[in-house]
Amino acid sequence: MKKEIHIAQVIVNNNSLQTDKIFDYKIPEGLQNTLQRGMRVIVPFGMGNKKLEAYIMNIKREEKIEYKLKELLYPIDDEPIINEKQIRLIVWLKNKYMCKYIEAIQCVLPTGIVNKEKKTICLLEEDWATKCYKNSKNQVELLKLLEDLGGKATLEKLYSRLSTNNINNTLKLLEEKEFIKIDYEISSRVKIQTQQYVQLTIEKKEIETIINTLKNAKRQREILLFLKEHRECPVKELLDLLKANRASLNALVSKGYVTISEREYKRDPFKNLEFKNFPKLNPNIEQKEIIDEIKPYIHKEEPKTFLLHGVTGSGKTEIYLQLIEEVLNKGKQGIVLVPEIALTPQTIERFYGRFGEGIAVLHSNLSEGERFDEWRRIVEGKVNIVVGARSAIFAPFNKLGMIIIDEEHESTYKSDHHPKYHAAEVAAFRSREEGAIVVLGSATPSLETYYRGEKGEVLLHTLAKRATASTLPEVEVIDMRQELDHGNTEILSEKLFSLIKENLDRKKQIILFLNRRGYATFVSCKQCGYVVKCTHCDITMTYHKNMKNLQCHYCGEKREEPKLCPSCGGTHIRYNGMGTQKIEKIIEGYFPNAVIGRMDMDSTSVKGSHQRILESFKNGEIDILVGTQMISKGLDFPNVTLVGVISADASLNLPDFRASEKTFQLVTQVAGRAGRGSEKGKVVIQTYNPQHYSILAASQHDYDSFYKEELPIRKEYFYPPFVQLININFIGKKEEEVYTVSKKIANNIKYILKSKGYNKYDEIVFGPNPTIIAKVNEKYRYQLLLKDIDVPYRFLKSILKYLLMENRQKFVPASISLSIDIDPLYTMGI
DNA sequence: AGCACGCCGACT
DNA sequence: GTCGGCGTGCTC
Repeated sequence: MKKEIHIAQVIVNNNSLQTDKIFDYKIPEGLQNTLQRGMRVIVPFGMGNKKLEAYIMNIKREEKIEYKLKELLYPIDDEPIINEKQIRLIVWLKNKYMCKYIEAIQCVLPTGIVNKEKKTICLLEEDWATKCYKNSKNQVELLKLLEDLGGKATLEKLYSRLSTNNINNTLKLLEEKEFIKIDYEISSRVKIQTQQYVQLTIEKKEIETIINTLKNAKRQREILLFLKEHRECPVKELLDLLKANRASLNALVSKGYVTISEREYKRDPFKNLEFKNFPKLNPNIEQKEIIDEIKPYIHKEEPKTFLLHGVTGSGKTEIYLQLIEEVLNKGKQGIVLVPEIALTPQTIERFYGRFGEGIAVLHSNLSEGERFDEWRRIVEGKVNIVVGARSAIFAPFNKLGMIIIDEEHESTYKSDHHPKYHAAEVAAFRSREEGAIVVLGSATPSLETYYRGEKGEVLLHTLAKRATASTLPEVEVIDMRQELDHGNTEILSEKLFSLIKENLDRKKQIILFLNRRGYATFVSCKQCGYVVKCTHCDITMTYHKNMKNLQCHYCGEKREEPKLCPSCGGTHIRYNGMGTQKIEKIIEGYFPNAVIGRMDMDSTSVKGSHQRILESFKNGEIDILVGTQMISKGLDFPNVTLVGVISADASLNLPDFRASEKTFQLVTQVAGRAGRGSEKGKVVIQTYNPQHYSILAASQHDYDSFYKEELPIRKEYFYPPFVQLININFIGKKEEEVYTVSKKIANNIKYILKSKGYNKYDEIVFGPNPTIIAKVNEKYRYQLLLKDIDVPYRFLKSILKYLLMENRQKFVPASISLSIDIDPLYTMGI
């Protein structure tokens, strides 16, 4: 038998497009029997033979090789950390989302497992001072520094102590003279997270007297008072919460009233949960029918997707639980995805309450160590159910039987960094590969999913009744145009104002909702409600204040700022741009005695502040809660009897094809927050578009009629589910360059399409246009939007692969970075 | 991404 | 001979 050469085909852990390919390494004789696919090894890479971590994707044997091959060095793992299914998943992710191998690998592995190399420099020549040229200033400086650092230092360390940013030449010269030696070391990135805590060192009784001594130190008094209540608190949270300065705290430390200690920071995901037993319920007829219909598919082990379409409270969770039970009985495993772990402790509580042990939780709030621990438990087979957010879809189960995606329509299931995967897409892939079923649940399914349901690709089940007795709230749509006619130019309609007053008087709680995120402003007429739209795109035009014009961000059409309403000739042109902060101020003015809380991205940036606001709302400390879409999800407060949607138009008029769908979902979800207790709730929706189908349908809790209105529009204007979209962002510091490069790419794509006989290239390629926030962090962004109109989707993608992946250096300068979004949820960043 | 290599201009 | 800057091209 001929002697064969064993070759490992690896992906190196180097986050660069140019190294994003398979590299072949010879396997040393001693390792030929131990190395397997999915193991990590250290390879010598590049001219300097820098040691890099690499992942074995494949092992092959060849009799001879006609190209140069290096030998890999040594393995990191003694068994594969990536299994065969995951390798297939990695390849699929790369092809589907056009990402790098390493990015796909990072999806499948918990963060922190990936090691990083370090370059260390050792001093060899102790007598360097006499042997060195007098005038080589840099060399002397470096050697001196190295000596000061004990003759050994990492490259990072050297740079941190030097002012220059390039010592490579100097190092090279010194290495040639054998004054120094350069080593590469791999260091594992295991770090214990610590957090600073403040603690009181004095008795509570003493506080009052001490406070009197702090006459001029308002913040210090506040801190002490806060600590009197809470005893201890993480430093960062305390300062953020009280808007206090570190100096105030330091003053207290130096006076000896408080101490600060460093503690290992490990968040216990179950800290605040009560694990009451959650007994199995008898399903009602509706639930039973659905369970009985899905169960056989669990046993058939064939890929199948189901959609449970039912309002909140219609008993979806019980169906999930009973299906999971069936999966467990069969010896299989299940993944349960929820849109945001922070908002859905109930879900976890229920799964724990029903199944007890054998549950893991995966989400981004876990510390690296914790995440790693949970991941290990799954790999070791100690866990049968994983509950988690988006990334939990990659749970390394071996006997996957079912994937549940609750609130399927939520945009949190779409990843916002590369690869920009959608959890439901990954679920579908795993379902096909591993013979698992997928169960999607939503009261307001995404249009795409419902469409697939109609076509039979997804098995659709509707839960019409509410499982509990509470009834859906009464919804009233207020026409803000009429308010104007009556002379009310305020932000609140008379109706909503009087209802707030009445509910406050009755000591009931109120939620006011305004979805204002992003910077999109639109232009409308106060008298007739007309909104300026692009003639080609059915998309609202965006007001650019600096240029004083209107632009369509889809096709780039520009228009003069209108002086008069193009529809009715009125003079009350409105530049819309109301946000939650402004609302808060206004409401404060109206109701000075009410306690108002605000919940949006700004007020919840601190960890835990989310819960804190909700907690005080729950305890009745807040009368009116003002918030963005954050308050639309899953909150259950029985004392809330009034929900006001300040302006349903904010999301309706966003320049995005999904604006109507988003509005429908939001209004429906928000409306569901009212009347969850014994008293029937009331919902008021303020709008300038009272006749708009998404608002009408939402006010009647009527998904079907929304769907029937929206679908033809998607068809007519070529949007999903009728076409597939690809969104490419070009990002760079010089606007001119970003534009010309993206323009060049657009022309290249069109040229290739044209040459292959696809003549709708002008409809396939949109742009380049500036993105809705055209400048972020001093960088300009332009986007290209592609639609697969009369062209095979695969071909369109192969063009992009050619231009932007395989030959990117030729077409895109290094100064411009790219972001490719396959099947973007939003094209305009809602 | 690193890193080397080549080329240039400047300073000593 | 030394030093720093910058563009280009390669990594099995």
